[in-house]
Amino acid sequence: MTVVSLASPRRAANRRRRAPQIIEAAAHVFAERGFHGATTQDIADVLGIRQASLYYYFSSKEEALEVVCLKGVEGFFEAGKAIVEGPGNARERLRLLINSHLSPLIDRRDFVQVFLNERQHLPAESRKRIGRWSRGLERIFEGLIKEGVTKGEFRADLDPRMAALAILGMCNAAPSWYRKENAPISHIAREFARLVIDGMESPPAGARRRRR
Amino acid sequence: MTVVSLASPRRAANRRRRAPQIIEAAAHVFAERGFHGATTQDIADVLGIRQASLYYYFSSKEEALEVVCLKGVEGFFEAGKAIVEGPGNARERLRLLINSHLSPLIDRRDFVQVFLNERQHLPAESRKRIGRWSRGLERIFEGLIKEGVTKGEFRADLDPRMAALAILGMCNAAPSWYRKENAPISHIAREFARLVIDGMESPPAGARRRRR
DNA sequence: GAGAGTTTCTATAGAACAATAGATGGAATT
DNA sequence: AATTCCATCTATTGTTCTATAGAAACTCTC
Repeated sequence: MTVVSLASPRRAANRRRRAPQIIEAAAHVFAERGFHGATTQDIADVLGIRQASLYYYFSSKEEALEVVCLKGVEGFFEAGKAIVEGPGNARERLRLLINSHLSPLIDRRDFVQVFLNERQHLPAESRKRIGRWSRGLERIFEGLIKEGVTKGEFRADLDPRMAALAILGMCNAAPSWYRKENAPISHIAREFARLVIDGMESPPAGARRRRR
Repeated sequence: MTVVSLASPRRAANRRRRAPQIIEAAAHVFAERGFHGATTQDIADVLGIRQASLYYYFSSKEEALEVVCLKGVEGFFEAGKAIVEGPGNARERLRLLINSHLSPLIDRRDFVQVFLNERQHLPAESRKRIGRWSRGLERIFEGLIKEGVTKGEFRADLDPRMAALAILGMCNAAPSWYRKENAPISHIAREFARLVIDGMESPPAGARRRRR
């Protein structure tokens, strides 16, 4: 019987350093070519290692996809929950929520984009797991909007579900164009929030501006 | 030298009948599994024919993708242009534009979804061609919004480009969820239009409702 | 119903790809 | 300096997939 030193500090330390690089390379390639369009060779090329060496870090291409997708959603849900449960009226919290939803697009673009576009190609098991996160996120938006309607901050005839899906849709499209447009994320977030809260229509001439 | 009767009426007629079915099957499979995730065998299975028989109708899988993508955008641009150049104030035309943009999602869902998600996998040449259509569509939205700002219908401090991208983003996300939600397209279109035009905020207590 | 022309089939070549097995070199530990 | 263990490498297997070639079946027209 071979004694394997599972607790070896070296092994853990090295993997901690290298594994994130492997996953980042995978995220980059998956984002660029799609899961099925990307080959493990492409990932290896980014890292400058051999294709077979990747299998020291993951046991299948699909497993790599799941890790990338998880890194693409994790944080969104919890950050959103914290904002919704925090202080401020519904309008203010929605602004924060939109901002917090757009922010990860700067430094974690590849991961987010892979989550958005490629999660459908996960095996049923992990797709379900990932789906829970994203449905949870939908409910965070919807819940906040419902609350705003109940408290009279938002129009009573608003369909909260549609509004939530609309906001998520416009935010989730941002990764695909925000590089070409060179608008800072803060500007995008501010415009988006005003768009859905105040609308585009210019206020009637005599309208008094409400305290914000 | 072989004489080929290119003008044969039968050949043209039969192809006209069958080719659209082939492309529709391709659209369906591409929409479901993605371009690289779909095999020509999958397409053949839908049609109940052999995989190799497909190559009578297209000379490569990529060519099939291009045809599907083209069917996914064609019409959008022209329909949009007609509305923008038509009668009505900017608000009314934007409502119509959103409605016309969402409508094809009912009967041409597969084509639209393939255009949205898979066009990136087209070879450079045709991707460029398709890209022109979609940039044209962006400009249609942006132009109409700019017009609304100029005429004082929309807020002067609105960023028309951001607004256009926001609206396109929320509309383009609809194909991915409108089946699960069972809201009729007309409802979705109405909610979306009100959301971006009037906003979510409930009007100040004493506000007079503007003519619509 | 013969013949021309169209559509689908069988068979297969050839390439690309994911994944496995076992070897190798080198760094850390003793 | 010897040993252990880790990260990467070489070599390869088996599969899957696109695309081609040529035969067969079907359909329409005359």
